[in-house]
Amino acid sequence: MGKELSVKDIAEMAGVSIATVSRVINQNGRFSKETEERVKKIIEEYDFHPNQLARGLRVSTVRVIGILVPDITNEFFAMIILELQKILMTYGYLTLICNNNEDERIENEQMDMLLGQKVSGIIYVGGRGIAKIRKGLPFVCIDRRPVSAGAESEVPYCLIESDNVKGGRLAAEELYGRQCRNVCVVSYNQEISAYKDRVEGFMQAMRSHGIEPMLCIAEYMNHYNEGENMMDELLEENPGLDGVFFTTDYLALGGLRSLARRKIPVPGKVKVIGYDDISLCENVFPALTTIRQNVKQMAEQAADLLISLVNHETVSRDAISKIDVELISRETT
Amino acid sequence: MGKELSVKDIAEMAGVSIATVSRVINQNGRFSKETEERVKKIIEEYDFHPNQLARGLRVSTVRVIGILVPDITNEFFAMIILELQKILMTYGYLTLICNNNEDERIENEQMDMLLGQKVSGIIYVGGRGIAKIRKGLPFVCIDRRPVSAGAESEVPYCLIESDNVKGGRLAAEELYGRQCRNVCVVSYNQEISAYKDRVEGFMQAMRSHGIEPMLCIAEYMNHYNEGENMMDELLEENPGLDGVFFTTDYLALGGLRSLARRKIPVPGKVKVIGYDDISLCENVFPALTTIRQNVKQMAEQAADLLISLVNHETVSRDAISKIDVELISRETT
DNA sequence: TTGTATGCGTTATCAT
DNA sequence: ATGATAACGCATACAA
Repeated sequence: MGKELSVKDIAEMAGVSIATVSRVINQNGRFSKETEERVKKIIEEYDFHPNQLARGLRVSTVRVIGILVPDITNEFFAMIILELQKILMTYGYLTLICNNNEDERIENEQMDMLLGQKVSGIIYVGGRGIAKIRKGLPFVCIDRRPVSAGAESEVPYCLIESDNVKGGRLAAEELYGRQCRNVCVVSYNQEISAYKDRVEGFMQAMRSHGIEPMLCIAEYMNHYNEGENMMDELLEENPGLDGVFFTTDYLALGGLRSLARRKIPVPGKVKVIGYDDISLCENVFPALTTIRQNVKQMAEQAADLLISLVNHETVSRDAISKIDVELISRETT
Repeated sequence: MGKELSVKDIAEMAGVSIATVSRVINQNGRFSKETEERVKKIIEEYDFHPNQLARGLRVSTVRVIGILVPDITNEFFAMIILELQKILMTYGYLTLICNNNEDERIENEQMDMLLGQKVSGIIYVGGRGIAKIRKGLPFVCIDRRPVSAGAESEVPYCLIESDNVKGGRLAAEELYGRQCRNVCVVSYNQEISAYKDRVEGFMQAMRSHGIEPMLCIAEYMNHYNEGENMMDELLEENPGLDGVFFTTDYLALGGLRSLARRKIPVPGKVKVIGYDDISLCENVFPALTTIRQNVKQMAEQAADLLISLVNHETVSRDAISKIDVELISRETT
């Protein structure tokens, strides 16, 4: 391995001081065009990469963003992370991705490690409770409104989320428009803001048409056989059922399996709508109608916001809007 | 935010020197039970976390493992990463996950950033070519045999992979055993070792039964509509087709959609087998028969191996075995 | 425009 | 068993 190169070595080879090298690397301070060229050439030639730890120690933060997420295996979260990483990379930041299966103990542990690494900021994707967020550390949430452990106002954070109420409404209108009159919502834990909002929007819209949907709550996220089981129960209890809105694609896919197994025509007899628009949706038969969340836009806003925070720019709350959603009409309605 | 705590502060409060604090934190050197207790208590009380950057600067590496992966959105890779992270976490390591869509430029860039961060080691999941691996940096590959840019022998690496030849063979035997005689394999880029091996195993086994399968190559990974398109073509060119082996579940799921759309009975008329056993498999109808890769074991071996490398333990090549695979028989065969 | 010198928070060596 | 101190590689205030 030999000795690793340092700015000192570069400085020597370029015949300048380390200060100058540092200046051209960070493009601040002043230096002549010629010295810049010379230094840059040497850096290039020797494939030198400044030690980020030393830099971080000096400036007390490092160009790394921590990302907390409940389940990377969930395609919706994976898509968000993918986009986040792309964008942050263009800003010159690496991402430290941490999984925690909604396990608060693990989450705290990861948060500690992140703090130990002196990350520049943290993005909290789909998180439920903010364990301990350090004041002053740039922090933005995506997808869910966390419930702070202490007093509500003590934990300020920025939130990027979809317009879930609208999503629910869109689903309701689609179902109603396609003549469904005996409908049901199946969702997850209603303490999670995203799901609560979707259900709320759906309920509101249906009620405005004089329909009172049934509400079923699944227990675990991402166990789509839950969708299948719920659908089974629903079908047996309510033979007249003609439409169901699942607040997650995974759930809906499970429901579809139940329907297919029973050879119940979709959308002929019952129509179904999912939420998220993961890649599976258009690759099952029949292809799943769903509410698409604008993942790209969510990630973009979150990343930009975080970087602004990192750079101590004042961020106007107006810049933070609810991201629009759209209905993707496919074969199940 | 105030001033961040440092060992110095802890030392003062505990009435000892910083050296002692460092010693109890790292549990090396000698110190009395009493001072240990006292220091630990203060650390606990003030929720102190040593600055990992300073530590990293000093010991010239940091407790972070870099993970390179082509597509985090692919559930198979996501599962591996999830497991890796779990295990590495128990060793006290964080993971720096980097996506690169098989884009060598991005990959190099990420590698540079990783090196700048002085990560302890790198795990390369599903990588194709090793751009520039530093000699001496612990490095292990999962899933695919990378093709080194330079001379083969110059780039030594450890590889953890499934027994893909066996997987292909299992698929062939299942199909043959269920009376398929007119079969086809659809795979991806045959320059990727994992896919090549699967096809090879399948071909061998089929040929041993006197059958010569057709081979179709899809262009992009994870675009499952490719599976659908291929299946469409296949069905039109070869009406007698009675079995197909897709070297990836995503592909197979697409194929299933084509079959369902055409109302061709599965497994009645044609049988299909996938590869990986992602969670979708048992949640579509009919549920997909597939070859399950032992993700947990792969991740475990890779992580253990890497940590051994990091700790400069001599690792016996015997410990590195091909991970066994198994056929999960469901409803498509 | 460029160089010198200090300090960031830690670990490790050498004393005591 | 414990303490003082140098060094890690960089950014920056200050000097030139």
